[in-house]
Amino acid sequence: MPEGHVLHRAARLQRRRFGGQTVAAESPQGRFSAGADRIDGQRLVTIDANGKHLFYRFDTDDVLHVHLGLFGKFRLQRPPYPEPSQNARLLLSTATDRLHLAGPTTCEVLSPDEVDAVVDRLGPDPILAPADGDQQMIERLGRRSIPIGAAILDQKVVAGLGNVYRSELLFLIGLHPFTRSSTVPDETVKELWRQSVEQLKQGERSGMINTVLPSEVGAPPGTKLERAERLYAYKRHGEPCRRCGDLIRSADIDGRMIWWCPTCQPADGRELAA
DNA sequence: GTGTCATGCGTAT
DNA sequence: TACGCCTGACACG
Repeated sequence: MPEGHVLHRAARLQRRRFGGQTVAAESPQGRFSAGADRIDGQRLVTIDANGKHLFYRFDTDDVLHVHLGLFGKFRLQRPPYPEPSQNARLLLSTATDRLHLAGPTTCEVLSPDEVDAVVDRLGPDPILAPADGDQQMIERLGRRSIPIGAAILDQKVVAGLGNVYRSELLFLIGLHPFTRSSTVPDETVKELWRQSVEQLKQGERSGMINTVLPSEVGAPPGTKLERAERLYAYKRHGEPCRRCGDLIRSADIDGRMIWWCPTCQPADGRELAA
């Protein structure tokens, strides 16, 4: 269940094992047999991520495009390789490493032009951190009149945020999730971008989402926090805010829950209805 | 064993 | 706004 940091981390770890290698490809499940046949025996040049998308670039110019969706999972395996699960969409193997992919929303072979079309639909990726990322966000948010909590899940606004980061980032910048996107001050959007870059890069390094500072839960700096201590707002409905003690609230936006602290993220009365 | 839910997204209505 | 797709973990009996 991946947000952008997971995909960039996967790209980095997989690149280390498969970059420059000739790979064998098969689709035990059968749903990607034609694509697997196409890349089987080809040399995988590199792997890169943009938002929640992964691109495997072969020296034939074919590009394998993977999007995990809500359920997709990678497993990196070493010999002796276990029996692949029945639902494995794709196995990519060398003599020393195997990538096992199950449950992706997207697994397809694209041309470079088709890859460009996918990337063109994405907003700035905080891990790639383009210098004008904040300006792109300011422009894209200004055109929308929806709750900021909905806007930042839109991958055209910013690419890579998911349901955990949206609650956590809005908490970190003290912004109420139902604030109308077009009324968020530029300075606040810049702070949102800055925090997105910092938090997703940290998540990519650690492999987990941990927005809480150890000092705020009474632990020494550098402590690895327990799972239950790592977040300020996400899935904490009714629990006390780690900063002010007020009770965390939640609401549904377009079918997905969002959590916030009513004191740390105050309403000013102009919010859109929940 | 069964049912529910989840860090996502595209399409139809 | 609703539904479909994809899988695994966990709660419950």
